[in-house]
Amino acid sequence: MPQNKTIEPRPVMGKLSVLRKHPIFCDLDAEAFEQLGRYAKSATLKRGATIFSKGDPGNSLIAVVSGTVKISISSPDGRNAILNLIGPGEIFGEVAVLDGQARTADAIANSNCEIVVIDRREFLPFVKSQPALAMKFIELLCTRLRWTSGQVEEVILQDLPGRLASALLRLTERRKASQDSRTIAVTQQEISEMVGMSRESINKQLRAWASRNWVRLEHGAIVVLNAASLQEIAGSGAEDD
Amino acid sequence: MPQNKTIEPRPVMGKLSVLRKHPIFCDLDAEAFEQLGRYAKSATLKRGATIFSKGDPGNSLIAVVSGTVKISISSPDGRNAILNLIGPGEIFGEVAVLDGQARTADAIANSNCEIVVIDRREFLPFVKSQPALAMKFIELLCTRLRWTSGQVEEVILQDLPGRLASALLRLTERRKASQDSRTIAVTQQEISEMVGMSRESINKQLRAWASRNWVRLEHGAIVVLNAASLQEIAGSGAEDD
DNA sequence: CGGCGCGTGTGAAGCAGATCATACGGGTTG
DNA sequence: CAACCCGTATGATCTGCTTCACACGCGCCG
Repeated sequence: MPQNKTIEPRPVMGKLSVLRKHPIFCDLDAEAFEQLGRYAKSATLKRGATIFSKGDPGNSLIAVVSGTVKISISSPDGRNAILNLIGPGEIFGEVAVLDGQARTADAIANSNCEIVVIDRREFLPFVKSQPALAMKFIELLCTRLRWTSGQVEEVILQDLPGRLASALLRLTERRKASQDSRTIAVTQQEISEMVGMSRESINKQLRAWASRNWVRLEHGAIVVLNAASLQEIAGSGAEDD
Repeated sequence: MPQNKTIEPRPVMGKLSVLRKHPIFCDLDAEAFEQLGRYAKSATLKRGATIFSKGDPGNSLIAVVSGTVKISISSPDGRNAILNLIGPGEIFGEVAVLDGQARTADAIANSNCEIVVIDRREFLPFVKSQPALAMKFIELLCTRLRWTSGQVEEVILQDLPGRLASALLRLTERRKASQDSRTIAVTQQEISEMVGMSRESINKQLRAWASRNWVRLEHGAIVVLNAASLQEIAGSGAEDD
């Protein structure tokens, strides 16, 4: 990794390696991938920057190089819900790109971010020219659909402890690939918006678990110590404190 | 439409016309469609019959010819949630067929049904041989994803009146294609499971609206009289009775 | 280094919706 | 036609979660 204080020698190349590793693109042959690279533009964002908003035309597919992006929606009365957090190496915004409809949620940089943007107009013909790629997208969409269905299930059937446990487990799962598993760098406020319950309630539940050593609370982070117990609570309408 | 009391002269043919009209298959050329027809088997189900259960391997894509199918999940403690109702001319079960994973929900005949079943083993190679078909499935999956995301949004951000209004509007929307719009043939119990709230609460809200002539309640059905007002309540955290 | 903003921690009070109990009509089935 | 089941209707109570109100520690920045 070269420094990025100076002007980068290979502006997009380094960032494309992230794309290269993504399940969607990893099987592309070198030539096709190079073509893809020509469509890509990179950008740097400050925390809080809006990438797109609900209702915008969906003109681009975005890949996260570093940092995390928050996919969320907000209601007129100020409440808002986090649907997903997108980390390095992941992509988002594919639905609007693929079907040409408006975006269904907001995307906001949750930390300083580097992203790679691929324009729909160039990308869509590219996908059609690569049948294998279409199948990959089908798989991606299926995965998303399973995830989202799971959320509906959770929100409708489970109570606060169940939902919170599920959310924590999902977040650790996600980070499994990276180095320090079990430590989740999110604020309680963020978790409350992911789970759809008030920050205070989340805090109380977390403290209850902390006193049992199921989790440890740090400033701006949560460490899962006893995943098994959480699993049990997440799995069913189980008994709890 | 011939009678179906006697043995049908063309067992699958008549039912395939339903497939033929579906957006996914309508653009297939005659030859390909005929091939598809050879993969299809039809079946008749009694109300309450299980088509598949959560966790089953996803071996088939199903199209509904007549009747409606309920896609639902249930928690160990007896509560259950209806994720979707599939009516005549619609298909379901595509996620498990496309990605080969287990089913994420149960499918149960909500009335006596005729269905057409297409086996994954034959269907998947067929899809791969028809690039246009893959794109159609991408569109279908995108639509599903938008729908499901909308559900998450609704469940997290809206209260009972909002969710109920949204559900009613969605159901009338769905029936727009068929003859008698505005009359929704569902029990209040079913609606409560779609919305994720208790039957009693649903009933009270519906009666409140009935007294304003926004809806009319019949036995096993609800008639939407004032869609505009419901739209307003569904659209935002609006005021209400 | 003192202030200010953000993330956290806690209790009191209020409320939306769940649960419980009970009743009634209509349709079907022995 | 009587018994029963299902769907609807409605009030009383109960409760999980929200809201509000406030306090504390930490890190950042003028």
